[in-house]
Amino acid sequence: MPELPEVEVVRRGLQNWVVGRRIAGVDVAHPRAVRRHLAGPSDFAARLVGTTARSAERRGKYLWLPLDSGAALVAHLGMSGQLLVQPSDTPDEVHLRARLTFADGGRELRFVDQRTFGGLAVEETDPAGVPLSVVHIARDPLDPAFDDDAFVAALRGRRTGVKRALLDQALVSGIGNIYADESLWRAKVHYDRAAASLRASDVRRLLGAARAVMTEALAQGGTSFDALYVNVNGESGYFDRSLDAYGQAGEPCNRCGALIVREPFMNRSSFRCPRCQPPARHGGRRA
DNA sequence: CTATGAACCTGACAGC
DNA sequence: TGCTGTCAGGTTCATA
Repeated sequence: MPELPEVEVVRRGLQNWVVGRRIAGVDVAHPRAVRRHLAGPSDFAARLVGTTARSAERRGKYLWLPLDSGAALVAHLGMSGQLLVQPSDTPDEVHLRARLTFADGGRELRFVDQRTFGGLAVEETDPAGVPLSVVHIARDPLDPAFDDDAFVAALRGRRTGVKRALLDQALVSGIGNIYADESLWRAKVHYDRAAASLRASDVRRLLGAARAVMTEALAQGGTSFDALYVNVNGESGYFDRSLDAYGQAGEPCNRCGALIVREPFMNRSSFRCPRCQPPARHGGRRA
């Protein structure tokens, strides 16, 4: 779920509430939450106790806290993960999977995850400080070091549909089903248009649209349809009110008035305006 | 390399 | 009330 804006909201919360505090205790309530930590829950806990996070980092949808031990606590929220900063007397959440307590006795950090697609792990980092499980993830469009020219060339070199390419976290990270559809709507591109058929100017327009929509969503605290996507204090963002395509099937297009349609795509859904984003006549995937 | 589909989970909702 | 089927913001692996 959470895509770049929602994960960035969480990162800022961690920066604010967790960085600089020494970890005193770790409780893993559900071993699946640390399945990526191959040495197991007790090793996971042992590598955290006594350490302090130096900062809160993010690349795409991955979060990590560089620790003063040299390792990093990596978190991925999957489809339903939350990181909550809670007073210790707050009753346990139904889907509480792990809890970190701190030496200062203040609020604890809880990993709550209904569907358990997310998880935590303590990992080594590469010389640049990037955790090993994140090294294969491309930079995201809001990263100052994102290389626009390289992205334009790489996307146009893909022999696949443009939305597939946008969702490939090894090509560009942070974009999921919501922001892919919103970016394509803004750029007036059909999701199945062959990536290789796009002009460089089309790709730049698409990239600009992705940046704009994610920046606007971030300013509104992210997109949240229910209580599943919240910041570390449990508050929802409200960008869902600003969506032009995603989830808008049957609603009039905010640009031309045609009714937005939903179509099956990659075992999920794509939303588009049939008039602004028509199927390409000869620019389709098979062209 | 690309393309599907399935798997991993729980819960909400629609329809009968 | 309860059953069945469908759907959900993601990632990864197996099979063509």
